[in-house]
Amino acid sequence: MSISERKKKILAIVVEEYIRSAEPVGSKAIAQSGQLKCSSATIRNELAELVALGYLEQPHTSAGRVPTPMGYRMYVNELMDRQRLGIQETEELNRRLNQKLQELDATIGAVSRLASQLTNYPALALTSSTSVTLKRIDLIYVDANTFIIVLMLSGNTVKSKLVKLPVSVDQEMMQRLSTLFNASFLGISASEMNPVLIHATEQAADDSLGLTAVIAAFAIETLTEANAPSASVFGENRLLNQPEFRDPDKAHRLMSYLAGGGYILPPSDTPGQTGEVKVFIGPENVAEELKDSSVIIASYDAGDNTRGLIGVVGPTRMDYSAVAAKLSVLAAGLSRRLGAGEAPPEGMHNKLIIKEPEDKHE
Amino acid sequence: MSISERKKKILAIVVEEYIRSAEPVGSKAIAQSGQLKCSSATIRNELAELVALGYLEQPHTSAGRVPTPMGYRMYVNELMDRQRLGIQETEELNRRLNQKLQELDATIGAVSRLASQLTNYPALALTSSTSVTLKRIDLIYVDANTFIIVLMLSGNTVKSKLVKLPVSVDQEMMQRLSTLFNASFLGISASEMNPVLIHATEQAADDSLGLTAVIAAFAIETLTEANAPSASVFGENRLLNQPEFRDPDKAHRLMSYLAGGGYILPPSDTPGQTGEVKVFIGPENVAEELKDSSVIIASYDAGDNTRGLIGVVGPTRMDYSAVAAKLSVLAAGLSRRLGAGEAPPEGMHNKLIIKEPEDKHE
DNA sequence: GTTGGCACTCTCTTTCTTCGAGTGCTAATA
DNA sequence: TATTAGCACTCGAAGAAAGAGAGTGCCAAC
Repeated sequence: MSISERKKKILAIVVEEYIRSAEPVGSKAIAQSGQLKCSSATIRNELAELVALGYLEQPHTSAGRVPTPMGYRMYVNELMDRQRLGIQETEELNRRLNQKLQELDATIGAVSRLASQLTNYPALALTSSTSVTLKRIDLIYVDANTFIIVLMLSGNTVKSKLVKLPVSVDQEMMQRLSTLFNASFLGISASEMNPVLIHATEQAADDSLGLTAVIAAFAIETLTEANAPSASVFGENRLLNQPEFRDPDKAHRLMSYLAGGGYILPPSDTPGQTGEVKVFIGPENVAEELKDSSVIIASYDAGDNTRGLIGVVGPTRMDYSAVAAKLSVLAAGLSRRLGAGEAPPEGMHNKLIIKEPEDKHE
Repeated sequence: MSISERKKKILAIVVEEYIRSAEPVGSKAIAQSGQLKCSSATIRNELAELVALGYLEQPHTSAGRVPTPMGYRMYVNELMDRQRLGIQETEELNRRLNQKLQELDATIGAVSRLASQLTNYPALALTSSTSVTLKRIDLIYVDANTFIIVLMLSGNTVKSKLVKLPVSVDQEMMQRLSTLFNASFLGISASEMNPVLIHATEQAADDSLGLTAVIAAFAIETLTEANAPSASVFGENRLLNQPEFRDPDKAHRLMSYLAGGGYILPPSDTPGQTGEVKVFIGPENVAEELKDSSVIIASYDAGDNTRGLIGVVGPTRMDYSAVAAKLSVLAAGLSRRLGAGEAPPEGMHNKLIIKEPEDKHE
């Protein structure tokens, strides 16, 4: 069922005005906005119909109108003009991105912090569960009681750890272990590094000191950690800027939910390609705590077939357009730097595809 | 100037009752608490004097009394019974600590998170500015375009990074560089790794590819980062539990201050020995944003002459006794695991020394 | 020095009133 | 038929007034 152009126009004005002011929008204000050439009375009629259709609602009888989640959805899908950042802004953003990029872990933290700063909403960084494996193991002999384990993972990240032992080892033993590990432990998952394999390696290395176990434990732990979906959140406090979170209890609920880190995407909503931005409005979110908030998520290529997500949480009255644009650029920038190889074509970083979640019942 | 025992007793009751209830404490309530055998009228007289002395104040004429910062200070210094955690509780805490300990960086994050959980206040982890130097540099050759830099720092932490080059290098060159770096770059500070030294090394290594610069840059960056005092905060949202932060603006102010990460200790307040807990009450804090909050900080030995701090922030109406006890145990546990060597004597972990900040004017 | 008694003060809560924005409806108009 | 002007009505927000209650300070008695 489609609605008239004028209704769409009015809906867009209501949404934008409400996003700006956080106050219910009245017919008069719409008429005065000068974007329509009809009187407030006409607009009142239209508004009444938009309410009947479910796009708007009234907090109470004699208040202005406020968009419903369905209204926002319509706005996001069809009405809003996809903002593109100006060249200047894009460059500024990329510049800030450049400063931050060192190592994957630190990066995603830094980027979500950046996202939060830019949008003035709490931001979350998610890495979806992946299958990182070992690419290489090195053991560096420091002294008789000390060595360093260096693991290179398939994501091209490197993890290292210093190990101090109560017993002494010699370099030759380390050499042997290193060779064995590189032979047996590469390319397999953490769960495949089972006691049997470890024991076999131990035997083969003639290791009576338990080094094998130490190294394997570190490998398993590192892989498990790298594979686990992780979430980090920054800028929770920015929620308190929003009038809808002036109630400390409400704010607290959402903030602890976010701090808990268990953000779940609506089912079957695997993130799409880089630059694509998904918007989850209010009840579209699965988590109870998010039912009256919105989440905007962009996906980026973290290299090695891994995708990362970076998102922003806010009230349903969010500046979807601006946030989506910013996230899109951030994600593109991240992809370009972390991604597998093929640099996206120039200009791509500013493209913006907005998808709605798959299951949009409700 | 000393005050009578009874006044002290009353002050203690007021503080504790206020900590518990967050409401001004009246004379009647004190009398009824049964800890004193005199009437409310007598207590009223005493209260009036305590107000005159500056230990208590009245929000308004006909309200109960509330401790002033000076009152809290007196309480912390002399009145409160130093809580000791029960054996059971201590063990529980240590158990949780055990799970968390992997690597220094991750650890302090995890521990401050733990501190926040245990105390239900926001927690901060600080590493004071130290002078970490390089202890060792290794270069691992991966393939012609790729190598790994492994730095071992004086704190016995290890940092590594994968470097991809647009040009190819050979193993022999890496060997040469590695030797040179280990000869010239160990034990010096980041600022001493100046262009002159780098250039000299570059020359000596006959490096026309700029590898030297890359490695040096990573070394400098790593050291700078390791040396910089860093702060991380967890559980900001717990502030919203506290009635004194029901005002979202107030909460927001403090939370953004904390998120900013620039927590500064009162001047000359270098943290003391492990197990020692310092309490900064309201205006004793230097930061404007903390003038009506309290900070409790424990210091731990992070190994290699480095001290770390772990602290908790809350309203002045804080459960000093309980928080101090918990932090003390946490700090002791951390020291035991990270610290240089000499394990603290058994039982030490439960000892609690509370120091006031040096400059206590105001 | 301690106690009971009592008038007083001040905030918090509740209730009531007022104000105004915005609506829905009707009748007139293009 | 769509639009517009006009107007009575509704409902929340904000302010004022009144009442309740907790706690005090002080006085006189013990």
